[in-house]
Amino acid sequence: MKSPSPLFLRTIALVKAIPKGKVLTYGEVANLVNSPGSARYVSYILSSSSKKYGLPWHRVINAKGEISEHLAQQRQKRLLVKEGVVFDFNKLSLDA
DNA sequence: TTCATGACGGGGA
DNA sequence: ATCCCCGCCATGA
Repeated sequence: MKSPSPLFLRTIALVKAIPKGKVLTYGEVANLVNSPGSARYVSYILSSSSKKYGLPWHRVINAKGEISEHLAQQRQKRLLVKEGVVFDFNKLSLDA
């Protein structure tokens, strides 16, 4: 991007400041940068700019306290489950 | 400008 | 309690 938005920069700075041993949720990050409701934007920033800015992206998790899957993965898993395919965590169960 | 996409979240079924 | 759907904000084609 040519000129990063203030919100983008604030988000980068905040995430970068998360200390070791602490985690925040996407929603909390959004609130802390005064942009409540843009949790999805936070995830977008992490996925697109973590490398460039050396962000501790692993310290940001979802509100359920879990590791987030990409939407495509969530959709695919849901579709397969609906068709009766059995999952063991994130991999197919080997036995019928 | 509209349209689709994304490491999300809350509220209804 | 879990699951699904839809709204949310910003971005890029």
